Amino acid sequence: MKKLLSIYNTLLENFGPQGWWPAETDFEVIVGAILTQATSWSNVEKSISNLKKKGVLNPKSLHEIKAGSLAKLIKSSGYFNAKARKLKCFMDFLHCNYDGNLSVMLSQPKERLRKELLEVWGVGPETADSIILYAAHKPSFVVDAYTKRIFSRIGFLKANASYDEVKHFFEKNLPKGVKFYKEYHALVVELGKTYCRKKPLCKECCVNRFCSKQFA
DNA sequence: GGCCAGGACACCA
DNA sequence: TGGTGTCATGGC
Repeated sequence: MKKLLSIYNTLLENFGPQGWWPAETDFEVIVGAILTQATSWSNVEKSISNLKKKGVLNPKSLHEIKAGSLAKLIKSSGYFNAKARKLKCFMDFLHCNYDGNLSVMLSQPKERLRKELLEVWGVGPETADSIILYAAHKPSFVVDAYTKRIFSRIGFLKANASYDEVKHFFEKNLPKGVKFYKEYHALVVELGKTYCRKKPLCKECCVNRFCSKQFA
């Protein structure tokens, strides 16, 4: 669909390249993807910083650290007990299935990796796709709350569309590409943060001209 | 002081 | 299968 490409170009013109994911390593991407669940990135940054200072932002240390100690380090991310448990579940998965070798895990075929990640407690579809796209660098479009909210409001999607329906819609109507998917998702998030939280789309929002209906 | 954030899960009807 | 409650800190 040409409109999806036009929106991408509009967002790129307005916000510039986002260069996601903001992380130094693929492992950091995965930890960040879990920590940022329903949480603003600024809160996650503090947790990431704490983990780095403690020297535990690596597969071996994070596997060994106790959940209670981990929870204290990631307190700023909110839901810290639940997220500590999620991180520990992922680490158990990594060590049981790949002997702690992240490179081997990330080199698995995309479909297999996605299926395995979705079986890990605490990893849902958005987190799994974020890991596949930004850590494994394989083309898997990431759908988040902003994506659903914005594209349903401008009339491209049903308001109650499922995650997989939305994902399929984008992957079917956009050229496949890792760099392109990475940038598209990042730009949608930037648009969402700027113009489209839980309020209606502002009329100054740059995608308003693509709307099938008028917004106040 | 209230609202919201780059979700996921458990439980219930 | 869909709706609702829970997890919780920090910025505005």
